[in-house]
Amino acid sequence: MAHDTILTGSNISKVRSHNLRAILVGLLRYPSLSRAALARMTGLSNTTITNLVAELVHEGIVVEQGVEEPSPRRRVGRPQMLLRLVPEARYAVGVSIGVGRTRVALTDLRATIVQDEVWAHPHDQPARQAVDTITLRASSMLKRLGVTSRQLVGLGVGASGLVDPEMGVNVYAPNLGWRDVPLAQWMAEALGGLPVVVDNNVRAMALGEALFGQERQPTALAFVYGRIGVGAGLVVNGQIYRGSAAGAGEIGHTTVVVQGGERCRCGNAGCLETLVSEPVILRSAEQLAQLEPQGILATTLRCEAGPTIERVFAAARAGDRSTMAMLQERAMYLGVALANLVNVFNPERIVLGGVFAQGYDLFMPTLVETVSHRAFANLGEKVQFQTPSFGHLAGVVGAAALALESFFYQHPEWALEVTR
Amino acid sequence: MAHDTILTGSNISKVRSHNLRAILVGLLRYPSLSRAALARMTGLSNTTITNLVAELVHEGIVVEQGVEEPSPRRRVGRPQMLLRLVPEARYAVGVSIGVGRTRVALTDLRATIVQDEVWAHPHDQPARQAVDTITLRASSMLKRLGVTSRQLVGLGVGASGLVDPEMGVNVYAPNLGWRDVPLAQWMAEALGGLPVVVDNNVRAMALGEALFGQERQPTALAFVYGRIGVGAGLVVNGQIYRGSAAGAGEIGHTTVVVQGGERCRCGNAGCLETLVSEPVILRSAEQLAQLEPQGILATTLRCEAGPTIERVFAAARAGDRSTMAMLQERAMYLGVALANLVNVFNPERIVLGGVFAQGYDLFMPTLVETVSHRAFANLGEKVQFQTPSFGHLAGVVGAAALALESFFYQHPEWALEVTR
DNA sequence: CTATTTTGTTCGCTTTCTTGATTAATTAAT
DNA sequence: ATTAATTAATCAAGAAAGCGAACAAAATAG
Repeated sequence: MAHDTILTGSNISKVRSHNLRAILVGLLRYPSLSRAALARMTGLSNTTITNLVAELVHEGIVVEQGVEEPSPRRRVGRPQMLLRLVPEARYAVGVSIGVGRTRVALTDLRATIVQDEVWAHPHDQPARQAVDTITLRASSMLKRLGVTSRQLVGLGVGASGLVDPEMGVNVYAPNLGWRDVPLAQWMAEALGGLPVVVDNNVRAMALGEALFGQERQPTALAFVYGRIGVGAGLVVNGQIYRGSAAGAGEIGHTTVVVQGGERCRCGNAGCLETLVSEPVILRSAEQLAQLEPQGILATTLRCEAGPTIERVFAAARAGDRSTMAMLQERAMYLGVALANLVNVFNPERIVLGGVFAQGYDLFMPTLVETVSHRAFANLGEKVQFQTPSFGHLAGVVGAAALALESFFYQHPEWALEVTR
Repeated sequence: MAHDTILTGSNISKVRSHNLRAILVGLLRYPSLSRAALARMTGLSNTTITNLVAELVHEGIVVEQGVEEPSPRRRVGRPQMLLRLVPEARYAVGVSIGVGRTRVALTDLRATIVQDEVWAHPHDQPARQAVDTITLRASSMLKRLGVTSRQLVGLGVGASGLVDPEMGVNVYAPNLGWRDVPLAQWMAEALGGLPVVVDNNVRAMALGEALFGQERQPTALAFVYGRIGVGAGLVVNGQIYRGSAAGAGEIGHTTVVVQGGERCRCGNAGCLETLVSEPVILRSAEQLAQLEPQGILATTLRCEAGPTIERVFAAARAGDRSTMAMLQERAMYLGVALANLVNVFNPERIVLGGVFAQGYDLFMPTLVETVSHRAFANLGEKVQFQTPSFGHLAGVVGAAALALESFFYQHPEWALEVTR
């Protein structure tokens, strides 16, 4: 039965919270709206909108912005009093736990980062210690900024590996060396019972992009992230789609080469991960550099600074033919996998993060061509590609989005209700 | 904006319909429930349940079945009065428009078929004529059975090809030779304004299986249908998932052979359809039969009666090695595609319909092995395979399910409201 | 300066669910 | 056999929410 929304009864107070959320989401999507516009949008009466808005204004979440500018469109009648969401009325904390890095950020209601900090952590740091560092840094950041628990909607955690969001447990994270870490419980305890939402980091990124990205909200979005492995977070109608066993979006193990592919760490052969992840690209690049010790690639790898992967991309951009060809081949394989993703999931947009964002310009031509060619009919041409709206902050913003999502969309009893 | 459920305001009367639906869905899923059990399940008060049930009883949709049997579990207290859905209180019409066949059926509220009829239609029959035949036959069936429009919840149509459910239009059906046929409008006009829901036939089958199949309701289900082409219908939480451009589940065009595959009618090469559809299997079988004119396959094809594809399967069952090997190879390719489906969509169950159901026993061993081997981690082992609960009636039952779904789950103003 | 239009508010009404008391029907214990 | 305990279902009173109608506010059009 799980928590079947259809079997759960409704009542008047739920109607009220739903309507409050409708108003808030409307004000989240549009920069400003009048009460009349809200009434038209929601189908509620003017009376109801007046009453609910009064409460939101009282809470400081909404503010009257002043009267509408006179415009040629509006002809007669009393001008609208425009309402605006006050982003800094509440805050969310986002925590992104990556492979060697942890990042914590405070964001406002629009998921705009107020402050953030990053630090490296040792590769085999015990989970408990990592969590203690996080909670310590988070609470000192909150104290420093003078954010009280009353102003916080919650804390979201995006962690790599297999995560159980119901339990708030990081079930298995090989890259971190963790197993069954009760992240939500530990963090909530350390932070005085703050609501904590935990999910996989790529899924969090996908949610952040879908809800708070620059483009309009998509009906279906895939956030494809490549680094050590390759995975996708899927969002449908503003909600994370996890599949029946939290396995949705595991495209890193799409079989791209049916016969005689390279062995993958998952046990199979010919997986996408064996063809396009960061380590694999680096390995190929090294081989190419050895073949041409005086080539652009080899010299760039020797002389330039910065992350190795960036140097490989730089060499391709500088005109190294063999590197370019190697990357185009990778892009073709990624394209085959994404065409399959398109045929199954049919997203409106695909966001490419991680290495794919770093080498976006290099991958795109071949990728777009492969996808529009291999996907069914014109599905491949309809899908839009983009880089993450929040760049390398996609992780924390996504994590914060987990908390913001339950504030705006899910949670029936939120901060507002407490005060009444 | 489309029809964003979050932006739509709610009110008390919607609460009431929601609660009525919660009760109905509960009674749909369990053979019988007491008022007290319904109260616990929905979280509503006993009083509310009493009132709402009274209405449903008054409408004849629910009936008191008698007092609970004394059991060791129940110890003290007044025994529960068990309530039961009356399936024959309302009916739905399902229309399945296949390649050379149309089937119409009347079902009750549990999607059990009361009566059905099939007929063949000429391959290039004009759409208008086909629709006229359908509505004529449907209304004469209704008249014959004495079903009034008051007792009907609606009519569902499952049609092959690309369908726009919002508009009720069959946009493009190459197998039928149709383009932009306004099925919903034509049928509603001919049937006195009966609510008509139109969708793709495989999606309808998936819905029928998910809502009314023998197994418990899955969180995510894929119905894979193979005949001329191969496609999948996806259902998530009891709702059809269509993707952003109605392209979700087009697995027939999964690229299985990356380099040098056979050309597909979609323009690409190496698509799943070029490897496992009915025509392709028949073609391979003919080639095998020519190689061994005295083999089991060749003689079976010559002598036996029935559809050719069945004779191919019969030959394999009778021990024809080369046919068996050929089918196993097909199963392997299907397995690769389904493993990718599992990695992206992660369904709880995969239902195999069409040719895959006919040759289920022959495909399964290789298929299961390939999927559990190639899908990520243990995702492939977790997924359950099955044949359609409604066999060759999956099409009509699914079509009826389209109408029943809007009765049970969607439609805010349903037959009930009219009488109050 | 008046009519018109659109926005926003106040008041009384209707609808629905809930709480708490009450009745009903059974088992367990004295 | 009688009483207490327990669970199921109903009744009566009350609370909460949204709605429609009337009204006030603030602009334009003529």
